[in-house]
Amino acid sequence: MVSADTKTTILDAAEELFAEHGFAATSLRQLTARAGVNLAAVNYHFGSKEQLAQAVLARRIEPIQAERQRRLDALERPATLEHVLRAFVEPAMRGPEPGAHATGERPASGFCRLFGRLSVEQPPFLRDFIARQFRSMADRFLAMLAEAAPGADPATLWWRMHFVVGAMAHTLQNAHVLGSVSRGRCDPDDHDGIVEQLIAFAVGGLQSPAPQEVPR
Amino acid sequence: MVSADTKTTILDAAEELFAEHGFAATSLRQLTARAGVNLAAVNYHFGSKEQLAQAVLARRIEPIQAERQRRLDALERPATLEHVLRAFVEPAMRGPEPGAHATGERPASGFCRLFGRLSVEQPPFLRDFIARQFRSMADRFLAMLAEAAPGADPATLWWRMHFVVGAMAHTLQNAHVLGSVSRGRCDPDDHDGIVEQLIAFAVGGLQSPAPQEVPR
DNA sequence: GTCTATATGGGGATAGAC
DNA sequence: GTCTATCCCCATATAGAC
Repeated sequence: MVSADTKTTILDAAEELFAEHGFAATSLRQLTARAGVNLAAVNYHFGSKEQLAQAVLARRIEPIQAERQRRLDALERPATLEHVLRAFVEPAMRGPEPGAHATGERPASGFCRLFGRLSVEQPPFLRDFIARQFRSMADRFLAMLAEAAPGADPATLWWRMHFVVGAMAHTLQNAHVLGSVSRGRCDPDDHDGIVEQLIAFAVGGLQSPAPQEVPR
Repeated sequence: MVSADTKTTILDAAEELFAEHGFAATSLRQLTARAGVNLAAVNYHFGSKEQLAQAVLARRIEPIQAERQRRLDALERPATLEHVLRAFVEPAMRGPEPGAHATGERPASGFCRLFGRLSVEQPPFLRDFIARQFRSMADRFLAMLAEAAPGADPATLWWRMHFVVGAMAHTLQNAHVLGSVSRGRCDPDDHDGIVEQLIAFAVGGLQSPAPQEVPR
């Protein structure tokens, strides 16, 4: 395929722009100009700007969730914390493994930022969509974490999983900032290295003793 | 004071709405309607919507940064990881300690979400402002972390501090979501408990062995 | 300082020719 | 499927009376 079809071209441009500027701050005029397609094409192909946003997300999230399911299915039991965390983090940060999926593409770099942004921005019309995607997965991960950390308090596990999501989302969106803030000591383009950093951090965080009750 | 002045009223409303919907998605009409002030008042008092956003941020961030400085100054040496992390996290999540600051107010609950959102949304015109605020503090924290974790690789410390920021920001903005996703096992309103959860997690993450080099 | 009224521009969406 | 032209609304910002 030398040139992608209009629909894909729009999705690619939307992914980049939503990631860069957010949903509300991106206009369809900008978007279609960058994509090199006509303004009316968005409404023709997707119906509305909101539906476009859902399509942008769905295209990337569905393979990630499928990959997570696959990885959980393949875990040796009892699961270890590190393996459970890898099953959660790697599909989002590296995209689905080559050869194991339908779309045939690894996520564009723009998608990393998009995913990070939408994890936190959560525009109202996407709340349900996101909640549905996440909820279907969260219980399963929680159960695996509980297996890997027997005796742990469920509330603590939920919080820690939440923290991992936050660390991951922030990294997906802002890794490049750390490159300059750290004066080059961190390389925002070393994706594999970043995954390893996050996994090591998350394993340590999950193994940490639970906070003690604070006496008053 | 029975009724706040217009400027403060606007700042309060802006804080809530920017936190809830983001900067781009909040209109001055909404904002002034909620504040019960005239539409033109924003431009009269702040000059523009962008300058209003800066004022909203500055009002909260400056006391937080001042409190962080104060806490770092007061640390016993050599510093422990937990104390350094508390000096970083608590001012942002609980506001400045009562009695130690000028504004006299603890952050409104809306501000927590705002702070979380802006940590990740980073509208272009706020980038510099945010970078300046953060950079002035980052080096000092890094040095204290290095003292508390002697021998640690600086890049690893930078990444881990970055992860803590992400976990904190995500929590400030989305703690309420976890309440429902966890089916009530996590209480998003127990602010002190959340801080303890985050500190315990962060200490564990920072103590974790650094990721090994991956042979190819 | 606060209001009304308005200037000016851009937004999403669509009708209808091709 | 793709285009042009346009509808209609809402945005920010300001002018000028009070």
